[in-house]
Amino acid sequence: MEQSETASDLAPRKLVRQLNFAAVYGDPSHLKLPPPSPSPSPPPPSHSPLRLQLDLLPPGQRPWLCSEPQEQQAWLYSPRLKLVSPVRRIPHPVKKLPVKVLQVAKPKSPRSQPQCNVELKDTTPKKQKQCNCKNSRCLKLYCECFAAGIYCDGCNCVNCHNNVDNEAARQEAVGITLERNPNAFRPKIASSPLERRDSKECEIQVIGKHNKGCHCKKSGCLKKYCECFQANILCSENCKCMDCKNFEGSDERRAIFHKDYNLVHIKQAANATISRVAGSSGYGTHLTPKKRKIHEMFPGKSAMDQTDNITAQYQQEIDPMASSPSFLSDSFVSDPSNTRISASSRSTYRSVLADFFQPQNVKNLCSLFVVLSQVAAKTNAEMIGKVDQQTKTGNFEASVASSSKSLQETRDVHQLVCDDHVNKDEADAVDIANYNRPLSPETLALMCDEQDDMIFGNSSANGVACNSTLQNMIQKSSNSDGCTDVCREQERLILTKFLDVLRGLVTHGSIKVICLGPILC
DNA sequence: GAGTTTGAAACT
DNA sequence: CAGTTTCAAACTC
Repeated sequence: MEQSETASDLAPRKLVRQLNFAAVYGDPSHLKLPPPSPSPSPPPPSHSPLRLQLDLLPPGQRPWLCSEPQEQQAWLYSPRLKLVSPVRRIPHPVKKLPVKVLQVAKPKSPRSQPQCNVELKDTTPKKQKQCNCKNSRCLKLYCECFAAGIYCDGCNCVNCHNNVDNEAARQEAVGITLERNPNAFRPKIASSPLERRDSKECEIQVIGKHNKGCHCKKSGCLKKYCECFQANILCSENCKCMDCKNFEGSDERRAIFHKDYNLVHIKQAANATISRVAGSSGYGTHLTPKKRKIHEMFPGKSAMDQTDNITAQYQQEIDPMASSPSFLSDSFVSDPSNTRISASSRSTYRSVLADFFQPQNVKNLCSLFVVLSQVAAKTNAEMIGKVDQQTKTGNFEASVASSSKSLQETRDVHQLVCDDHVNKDEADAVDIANYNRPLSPETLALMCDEQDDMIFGNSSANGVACNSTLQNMIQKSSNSDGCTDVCREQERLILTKFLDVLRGLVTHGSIKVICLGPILC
């Protein structure tokens, strides 16, 4: 009875007897037979000779394969053979795929994909998930097994047709599904093999993007209803979700990974309070595409301002306590989109040197470069003067000796400056505005940056002014006699010092990594 | 374990 | 293509 009803009930208006996967997945002619591998071959096909064909397909073109290593069956949608055939998968006791691979390889069924912070740690192969379909006969994408391209096996489904006994009906259903959506059995998550491990969130996150995007409305994309969340990826611009909280930097998302629901509840309460005061519901239901570009996030702000914002938030990331006021302001805003904007621009990357290398260090370093440049310029100018004078008098040897002495003096100063680490007062004492001496463009650029920071601060307008000044100085520099020697000496000093600094950083970083181990939880 | 909620898939 | 219905998983109690 079931048999007769299935074909007719599910019969498409246009039956697809032979699925043209070449049209769907492109010309498979590029699929070459791989050279014989010296490594042990996978087990021979037990049911279908088509089994081998699976290995001819690149991973991206066999999304119907579920990677879970226990015995399973998988559809064989071979572009080459234009067939739709189930393949019973052979248990492979040796091959244990990492879970992250499972996530990538298993196409649909993000719902069965493990959540990073919980199941990812368990790399033990799990039993195939069992569906509980009642009305779909396991022949629609509602059925996880069908969607994953595997036979139902030991499921709790009712009136299941996703099995060998109902092969005809199943093939028709596959045809219907593919006709409706040629990509129905392709992975929903376009993920890369890379992963990011966030040391703060104890989180392994597959870098990927939902091809279609989710359309969540109420879950905030922070429940497994959301396919993105379930696949452990951030919502992307493909999503059309509302009130999304599954974005990088989301406090709610972080709280979930931390199992720290108190934070969320406290913030929600505070947010509600603020919303009431502000006369806002606090629950906007407008569409809020994620991962906006910066210029979309900060309308009306200059690029420099945006950079400042990001920089400030990055600094906040490094030292949250240093910006405690914004802790409230960036999270307890009445407009949820603002929350996203504020939080999503934050970087979650944290260098091992984050606590070691402070902004003040950079400032001091720049000051040091300025001092070195001026010292080199001054010394070189004196040296050139002496050389000219001595050359005129014909005392060549004295000229050479003087040059060597001046050079040594320059290096002594350099050493002195380096040893003293050039404190802030020293740097502030430098007359940075005095750029009459010829300087190399590179040095000028460095000095200009320093000037920008120390005198004007970072703003786009000042940046323009600086660029103008820089151009004038470069012109002066290139027009001045003796520029080459001065520039060379300045650059030598600066680069030498910079090299020392970098070496120190590398050493410190290496020590820290060795001491702390890999950046894990 | 029953009932509810949710969002993708299917349908109109 | 938008709106509605169906469906099964996720979730709550």
